[in-house]
Amino acid sequence: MTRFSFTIHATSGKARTGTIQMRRGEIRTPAFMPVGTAATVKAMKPETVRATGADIILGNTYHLMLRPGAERMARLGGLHKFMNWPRPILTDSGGYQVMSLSDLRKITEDGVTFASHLDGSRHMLSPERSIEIQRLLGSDIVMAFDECPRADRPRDEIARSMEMSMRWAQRSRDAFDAGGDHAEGAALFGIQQGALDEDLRRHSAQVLSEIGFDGYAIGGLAVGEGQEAMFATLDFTPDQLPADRPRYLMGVGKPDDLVGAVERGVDMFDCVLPSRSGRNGQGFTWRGPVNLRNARHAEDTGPLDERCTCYTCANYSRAYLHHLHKGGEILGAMLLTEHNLAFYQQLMQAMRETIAAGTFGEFASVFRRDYLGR
RNA sequence: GGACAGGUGGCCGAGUGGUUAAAGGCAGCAGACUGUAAAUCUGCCCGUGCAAGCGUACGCUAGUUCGAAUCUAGCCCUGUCCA
Repeated sequence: MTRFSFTIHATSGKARTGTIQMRRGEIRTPAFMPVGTAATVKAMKPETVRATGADIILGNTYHLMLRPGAERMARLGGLHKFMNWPRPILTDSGGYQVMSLSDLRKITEDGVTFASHLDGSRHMLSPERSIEIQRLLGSDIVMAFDECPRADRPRDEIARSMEMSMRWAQRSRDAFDAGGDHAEGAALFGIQQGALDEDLRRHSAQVLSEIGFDGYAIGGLAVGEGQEAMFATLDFTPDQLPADRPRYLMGVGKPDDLVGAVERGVDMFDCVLPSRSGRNGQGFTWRGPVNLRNARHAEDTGPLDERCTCYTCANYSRAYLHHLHKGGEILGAMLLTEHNLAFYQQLMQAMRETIAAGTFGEFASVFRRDYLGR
């Protein structure tokens, strides 16, 4: 059994490139992880996701416990077998749903009670139950159960929420360790909170470091604070976390967010944006985002992105993508999601290569010039 | 030829005297989306104008009325049925 390990190969400023070794395969960092909430990266076959260059994908505790159910998933042989993705899977703990489904839940020290968004039935997530569900799913990277508050909450509320998330982090650690053979080869990540506040973030990082995790996530960002505030926070948060462990910025982001975060020392990302945008008509290119529904693409025979090496760009015109998205055709969602995921992976690959080559700073400035048009 | 039913903004379709530049849907034109309640959501959508406003508008024409998409008459057109 390959134990979880993280090796840094090269650095450029604060940016790092390395490899995470795991029982189901390796993860090249900086890494982008496509989101497969409900045991599917929407509109994609697993082999297509892999073909875009993904080493690892996400699954979601909350959504999978409701459907098909954690115990059923275990009886079916686990998430990897169920969805035909043999490589590493990171499972979010359900902490994000504490925020996104805020109208449907109640928080106590013990945990969170949800009214299912599907049928109203009541379900409970605690650190212990979240870890148990992630074990039943067969997760490779298990996330501690946390509360992800919106950035615009008052500081005292952020502080209290963070303190509770830290107590939950300890309970997550204990529950994970008590899981016995599951701990063989699987990893547990803690999640730092504290919103935009440097002191709260430092305290959170210290607590997590003392507990000890295989990797450290930065939570509670990209929740409405804006890129400038997020970058200002990322100017100090990665440095507060152990340097020899992967740093994972949860839920981020846009291509320019990724470049800016890697510059500040982040190693891992996940985001629904490339897949959701693929369904909603937005394509990402080296020259910025493009809305394929716009009339100006109706007779554009060129590819979505001239530099992109993906299947979609190799075979289809902007005019065709425009046509498919205007008509609500399923293939439009498939082709554009595939492109977006491939574009994100090409961006990560370019960052890994230029960090290794010592030219990352130049890459980042050229990227911003082209992508942001300035 | 006759009997019914009907003609509303690009399309479908509400509206049967004033609060109607006219519901709603579609199409169209833009925008948003960040650990997925999202193949979703938001805005605009007669012309002109920054706006107040002005000008046009509910098949056509003529009426009734303080006021008509809404009532009356004639005409034109469409659908269904009968000859």
